[in-house]
Amino acid sequence: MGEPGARTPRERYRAQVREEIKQRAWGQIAIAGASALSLNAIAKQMGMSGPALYRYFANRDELITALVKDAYRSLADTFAARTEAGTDLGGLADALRRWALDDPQRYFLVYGTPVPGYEAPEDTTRIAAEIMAHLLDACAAEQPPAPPRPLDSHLAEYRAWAGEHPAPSSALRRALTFWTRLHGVLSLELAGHFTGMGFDPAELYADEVRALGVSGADAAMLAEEK
Amino acid sequence: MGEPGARTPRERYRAQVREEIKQRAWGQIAIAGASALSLNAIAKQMGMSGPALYRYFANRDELITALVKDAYRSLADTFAARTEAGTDLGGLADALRRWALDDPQRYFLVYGTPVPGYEAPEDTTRIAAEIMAHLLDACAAEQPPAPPRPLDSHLAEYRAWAGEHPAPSSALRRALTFWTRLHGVLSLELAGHFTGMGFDPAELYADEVRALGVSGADAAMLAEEK
DNA sequence: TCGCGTTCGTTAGAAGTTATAACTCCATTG
DNA sequence: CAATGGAGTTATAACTTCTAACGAACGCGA
Repeated sequence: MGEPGARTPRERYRAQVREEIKQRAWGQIAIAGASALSLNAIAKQMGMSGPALYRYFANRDELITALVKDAYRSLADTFAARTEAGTDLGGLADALRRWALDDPQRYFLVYGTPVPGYEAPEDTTRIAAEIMAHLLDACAAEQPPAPPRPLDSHLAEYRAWAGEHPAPSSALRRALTFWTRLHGVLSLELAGHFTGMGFDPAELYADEVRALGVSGADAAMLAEEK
Repeated sequence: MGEPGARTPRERYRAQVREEIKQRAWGQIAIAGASALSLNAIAKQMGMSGPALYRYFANRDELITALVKDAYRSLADTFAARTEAGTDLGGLADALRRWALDDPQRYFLVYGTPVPGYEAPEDTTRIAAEIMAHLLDACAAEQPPAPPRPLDSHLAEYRAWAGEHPAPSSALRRALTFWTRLHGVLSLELAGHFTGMGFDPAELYADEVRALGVSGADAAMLAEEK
């Protein structure tokens, strides 16, 4: 999570303070969203005065960028852990939903409304590729009978982006569809667009996982929830 | 768009200024996103001083809420116009994508990251139901052969929410899936998560429309039935 | 052990924001 | 025509991010 080397005591202290700042920032974001994040309030919470934080983050954007990067890292680690226990697509779907529900604002920090001018730094896109690689592994591992689709031929460059992943084109397409469909259900659920409609979003999510042809998905894979 | 009756010249003037404020607000949002909207900047653009705007909107939130409501209205009208020309689901999918690409920030104002505390006013949820009604009409009109799915039985309350729409359960489910899947592709595209991946988002979108079994699009592409 | 330099945290302050209060002035209305 | 009410104004308070200058403490090298 923190900076790699923490040899000198000063660096150790610095990393610790940086971590606490991010921690408080997450707290604020969970309550009022990322746009309401206040450096001043964080400093006050930590018992020090405003400008002190600028020793640790050059500005507000840099703090938020660090949080975004941590969020990406968190999802990548979650997928990696789930992959350890066997690469099944259903497991990844389950892990994704748990990760999202665990902290909706963290999910939105990664997949939510972007700031028009903002460009993601290179290392976050690398983590994004890492996340997609887990998906591709799982799709390549359990390949259902799937007829070729017109889209497949368009995915040559996409394969290059994914680091020349050796999965077949149909797996590339399936990973992409997995991503977009589950994000569709998840983001609308977390945004509260289903409230009052009277159905269980978990059921809708499970239904989409089934529709993706995940092996063994008919079982109560997601029923264990809550 | 504005207030219904504009009888007295004062009210007409008031509605006109309100409209101009919203117009400038849209301009700012398109450039820097909703979180960067500044009442002061709008006032300066209009050649008047800051607090004058508070005659027209009680606060920043009320202005944004008005914009959200207009955005909902805009989408509902777009769907209504498309429905005039025949209720086909493919047409709605096309209209939705055009509407989203026409102003991405407008799309995100409706379907993007929500502010944790914010509760949508009652009339926006009514417009949301109106939008869904168009979807349900189209789904009920062109009903493909679809096997019942486990989710269908959970949609009783949802039917009530949708104003007791007479569509069969399978149509309800299909409208819901239409919404979540297309939103999944669209929101990721507009957020720029596909940039650099080297495939055409329009193709991915069209592929999902096809997978939904929209008549006219070549069906039977997906192993959806399993 | 003793400096001395790096770094941390401070206060002061500039420039911006939302929002309220009080005041002027004009238009509409009775 | 006069009175009322709405529009726009300035002044002000309480925020925000962020820069600049200063003091003090910490730790590293001699």
